[in-house]
Amino acid sequence: MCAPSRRSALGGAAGRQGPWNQAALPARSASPASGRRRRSRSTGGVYPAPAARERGWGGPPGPGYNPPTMRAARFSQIFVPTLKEAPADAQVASHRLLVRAGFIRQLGAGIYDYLPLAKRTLARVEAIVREEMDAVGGQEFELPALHPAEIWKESGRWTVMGDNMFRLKDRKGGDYCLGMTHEEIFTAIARAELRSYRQLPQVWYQIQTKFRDEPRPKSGLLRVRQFTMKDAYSFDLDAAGLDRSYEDQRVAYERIFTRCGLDFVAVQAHSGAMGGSASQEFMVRTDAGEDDVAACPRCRYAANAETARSKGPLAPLRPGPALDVPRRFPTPGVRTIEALAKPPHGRPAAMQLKTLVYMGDEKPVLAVVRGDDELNEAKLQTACGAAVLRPARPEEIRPLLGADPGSLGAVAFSAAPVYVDESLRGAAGMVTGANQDDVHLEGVDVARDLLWHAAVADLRSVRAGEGCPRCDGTLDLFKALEVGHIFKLGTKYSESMKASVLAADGKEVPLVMGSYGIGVERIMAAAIELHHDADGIVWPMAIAPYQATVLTLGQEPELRAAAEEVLGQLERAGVDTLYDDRDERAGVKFKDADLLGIPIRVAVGRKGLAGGTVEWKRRGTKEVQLVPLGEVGAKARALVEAETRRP
RNA sequence: CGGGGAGUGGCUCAGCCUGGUAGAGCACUUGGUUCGGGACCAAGGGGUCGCAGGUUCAAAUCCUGUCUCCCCGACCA
Repeated sequence: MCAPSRRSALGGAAGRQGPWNQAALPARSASPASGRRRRSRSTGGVYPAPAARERGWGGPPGPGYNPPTMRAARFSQIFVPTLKEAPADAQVASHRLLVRAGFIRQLGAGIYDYLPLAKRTLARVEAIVREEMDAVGGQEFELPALHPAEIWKESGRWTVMGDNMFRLKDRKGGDYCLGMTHEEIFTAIARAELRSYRQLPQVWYQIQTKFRDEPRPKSGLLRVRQFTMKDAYSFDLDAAGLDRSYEDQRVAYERIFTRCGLDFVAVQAHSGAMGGSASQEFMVRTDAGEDDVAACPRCRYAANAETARSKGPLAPLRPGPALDVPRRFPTPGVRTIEALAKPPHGRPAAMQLKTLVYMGDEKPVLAVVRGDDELNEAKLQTACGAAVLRPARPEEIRPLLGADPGSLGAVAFSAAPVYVDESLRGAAGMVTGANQDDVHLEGVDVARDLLWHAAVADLRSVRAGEGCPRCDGTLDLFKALEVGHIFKLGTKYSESMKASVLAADGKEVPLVMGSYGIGVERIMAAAIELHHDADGIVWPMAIAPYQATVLTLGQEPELRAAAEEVLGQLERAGVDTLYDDRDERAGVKFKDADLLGIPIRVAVGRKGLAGGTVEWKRRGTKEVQLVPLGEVGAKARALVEAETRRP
């Protein structure tokens, strides 16, 4: 931040004595002809700058970088490779615009170069994250990305992570991996160093590069194989402590996303490979996202579709006649629910039981849902407790059940665990496969024929329009992008890795842990998905690479001089500024300014200058205001302060 | 992994079917005219046509293999 003494230099007086003053011109400018293609030099005098800064480099942001930097960057000198056309393979807005505006370039599938503009925005996001982590007592670490296999084997995740983990060998043949997340590593530190309940709680975090061998990288920065994550871990003595740490993080997350200009919802989530009892995801509503969220507009209920519940299917069950015992009937050639619903069979989907076979940790499990419902794999995974779940292959199904998919059923089948959706609890008169090709059963009574060996669980996917499980509202379903995820891990890792402390009563107890992640690049990309228009990005002030941009509309010396005056004011006001000093036509500068999305645009042109004004425009609005030259600094300062203030 | 598509100057693409001189627009360089919403004229520079084999007198083009990237389905910040 700028020094208080310099801030106080702000004010009306400064504006009237700048180098835009006519008398100063001849001495301060090169002749138009020779100055045309020359790098603009600082006019010196009023605001001398170190030589390095004069070349226009704002200075590299990095660890400890604390924007805003002083001294405007010069567009003619900095590396901002903008493009008129987007690469053909960019599908989503954030990807297109990040490439076009010169923020990123692709190195490989799901691997991106972050160019200087991106680095500036990412540094701002990180600064906000850091501030909010520190505010809840977080302590920053930086741990290795390269991990020996042993530590992942201890927790069991060397296997669980499967192909998602990048693995490599060292020269001696030892197994290593690139870190996907750091529960194991932080837990190892806690295990080695934490001895007493008196040292708790601890909240540790880092902002660090993660590697995940995503099966399908896509959508620019939304789904990549190398990315920056803020990951935090809390260590408490007991569940109550974890509740407090978790709540601290939840509040910090809300502040972080709000400050970064994101509209988001916190939703109930599926814990997946992370394990643990409870978790919430922070979701940004956008069609570029890959998650489905069910939310009730009436109450605050919101959940990832993987866990969302509802009052149940909208269409009522349509039972057929009840029978004392299921009866076989021939269904030649019938392989699908639809085929069985049509003549000559005419068993509507809502009368059928759909039976699916999965492999949970390579052991078969059966799931039964209503014919017109969809199985939610995440729910099945929760129900059966498997670490890895996949659909069974036909060649695995036939030996087990004696039929191919299309005629499968769970009646009297107990060779593998069977889970039945709870909506079917009282269903009778149902139709299902007979585990013999071309034969089905009718008159199936779920309670009588299935539940003696099967378990009831929530398995079906909710649909838009179904009743909210908490109130009388109806559920909305929309696409969303996950930008953060917080987990109550409990003792999963501390037990497997034996990380414990002595409690007040002298007993050894495992640490109770939480883990909390934020995708830094995803925040940047999500902000663009939310804030852009046909012309380019519309950055929220708090994470814009520059807060203001100054354009000269022409090469006249008086325009340059006036621009220098404005830049001086902005510098003294602590506003991070990009000066478009290029010898380009006005249209080019306007287009680039719109594309880059810098919040404040100050255009210095002949027209305005004749009246002692410059043109002030907020990116994302239409209105252009004429502002007296001397007031730009104060006006920008006020806006920047208002829009970057901590809530 | 399954299915679909694409690799030709920095970017967007044509040429391939029907083998014979590698093209356009944008970008870049030089000169000139322009100059308030991606200017115009002229002259230039820049491409092992992803890679490797094969067929042929001759391959960007046909054949085989391979690599890479993108999109659609199963995972996650």
